[in-house]
Amino acid sequence: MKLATWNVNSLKVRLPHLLDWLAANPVDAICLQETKQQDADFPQAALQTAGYYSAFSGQKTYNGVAILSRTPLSEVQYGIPNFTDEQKRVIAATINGVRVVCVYIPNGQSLDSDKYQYKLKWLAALRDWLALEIKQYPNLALLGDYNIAPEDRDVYDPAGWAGNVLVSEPERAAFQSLLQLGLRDSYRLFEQADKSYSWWDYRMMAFRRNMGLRIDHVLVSEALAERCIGCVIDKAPRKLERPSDHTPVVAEMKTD
DNA sequence: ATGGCTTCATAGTGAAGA
Repeated sequence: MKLATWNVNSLKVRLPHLLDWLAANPVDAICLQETKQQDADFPQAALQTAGYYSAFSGQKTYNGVAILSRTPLSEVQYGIPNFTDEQKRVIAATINGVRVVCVYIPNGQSLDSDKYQYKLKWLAALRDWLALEIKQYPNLALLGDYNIAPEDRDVYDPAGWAGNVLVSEPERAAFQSLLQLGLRDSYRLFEQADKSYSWWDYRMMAFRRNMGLRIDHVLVSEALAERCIGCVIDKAPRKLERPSDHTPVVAEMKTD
């Protein structure tokens, strides 16, 4: 079973890239972030034609998440239960016995911003909910754009980024608190090349110079980690014309 | 160097992303 995540930065603009990528990489399910589309505009028919069922939670202009799956999705959950949030950042569904949780974690903007406080509160609510969810669903995967680079090796210039949003100590502590639930960073279960990133700024030719961050992650529960046989970042779509600034991350699980 | 790029929005002195 292959599970993927991709912040597409506008599904409307990126739909051709997504369809091409799914044709070349027929994953079992993919989590999308920053669809930036109201539900009425979601390209359900085109994705169905490509072989994918979909569940989605969108809004105008900002945010928006979706899960696509080759098999039907059940027990679809929108948002974090008991956490009021206007912003569409969470959708979860059960796929072949695996609880798939798709998140677009807030960016935070800067450490002195209200958005940073919102990010930390949001992460605490996510952790509290997942603590319950993991008990109910031992096979759980948390995929998405975390907007957190967990360690300095996930940052192209750790000294330059020190103290900045995406790498600050409270954000990294929140990431660790997710691991403390029993989740594992599937990417780090395997040998990986140095300087591996999942996002590069559009400016300053950052991709060509590999000035990136690893902020898109696939975390897996212990039961899934035992079945996990690989995790890769696919840089190919970042090289296309008019790319998303993020690239897909794909984890593969052995089916017993 | 607070810009550099891209998106959606509106026609701004843009806003937000990361």
